[in-house]
Amino acid sequence: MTRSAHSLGSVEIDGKRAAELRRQLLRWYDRCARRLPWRETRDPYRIWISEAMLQQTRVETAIPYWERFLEQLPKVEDLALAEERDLLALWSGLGYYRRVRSLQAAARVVVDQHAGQFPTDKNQALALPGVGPYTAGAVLSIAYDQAVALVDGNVLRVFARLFALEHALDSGELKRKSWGLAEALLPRRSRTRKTGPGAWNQALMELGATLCKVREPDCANCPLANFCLAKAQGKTAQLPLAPRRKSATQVQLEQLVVLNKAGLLLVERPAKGRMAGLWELPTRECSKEPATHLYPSGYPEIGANCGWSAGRELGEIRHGITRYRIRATVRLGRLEGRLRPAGSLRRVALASLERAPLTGMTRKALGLPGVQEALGE
DNA sequence: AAACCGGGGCC
DNA sequence: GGCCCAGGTTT
Repeated sequence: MTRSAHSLGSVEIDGKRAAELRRQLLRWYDRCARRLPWRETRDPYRIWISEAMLQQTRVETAIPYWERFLEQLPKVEDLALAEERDLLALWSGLGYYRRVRSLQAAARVVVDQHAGQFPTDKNQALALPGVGPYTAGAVLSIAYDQAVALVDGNVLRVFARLFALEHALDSGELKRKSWGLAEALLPRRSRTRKTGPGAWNQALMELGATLCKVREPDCANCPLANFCLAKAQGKTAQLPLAPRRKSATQVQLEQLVVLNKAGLLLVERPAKGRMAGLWELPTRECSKEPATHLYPSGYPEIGANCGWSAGRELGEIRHGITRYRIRATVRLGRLEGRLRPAGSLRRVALASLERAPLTGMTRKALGLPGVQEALGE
């Protein structure tokens, strides 16, 4: 090993070669970076919101949510003071709803303890709810151009190929080596923002998102092709190794559309567990073997108050959540007797549905032509 | 280390 | 059908 080489686990980088690699990637990024809405600002708050939304979420999915969220809550103080129901409604359909609750809890810390400014200290950032190593690195490097490394799914894939790391994507080994590499390659004394830590971190992710993709990497246009060990060894298609996953469970559901003059009947989910606190159509599971614990086999919220019957079918939806593959039949529901909204039952005026914290599945069901027709009557 | 937490897009 | 996405928290 030469004196200028760093050793990271089993990976070694020659200093001069690292500098050239850095230069190539930064030059490419300056030329080819996508124009994304959160790249038009340096406001740490706006960048932080984008990073929270982008956790396990595609860029294209996040964009309209980001626009709407910041339109309604332009300052961190607005987020700190918002009603939880409005927050969940803004997040409705994005998934991983804990993110938005953490976001508000963290916003309150930022307002109360950091004078309304996202911390510039890494450990203080990491202490915020919902801010882990990735998000801390992203906000500090992108908003403040601080030399803080970051690793996301894109970076894991880029490093696995660039250094021919033969580990599964979800393995601790790949993560550990990638964090070491991210630290080692991070530019620390740059003269301009274009070559600083913020640009570098985004360039790494951008490469993974646009060229070094999961399938069919575009090596012909890759600025790092000459440095890539996987390419040299003809392994780009195999790396990173694919993790083993459990197969999906089939679930059959029935959802009821129960209308009266006051509006549509919805059920608020429990405060803990999946989709906690979100509202949805009354739902029961009618799979052959209902062992999923996703939904009860009846409508306990309604049944506790009065009888019910399922009427004509309004449509059918397919929906996936984590490892469940769901088919849901949406039917018109009739109540036998008077139902007074109590407990978790909610009556929502049709005009207010857009502002309700609906689950993605209920949002999908309400969009069915048959349901829209029923709502219009 | 593994499980949990949504939803969608792509092959 | 399965895999992955600008991850974090809990067990």
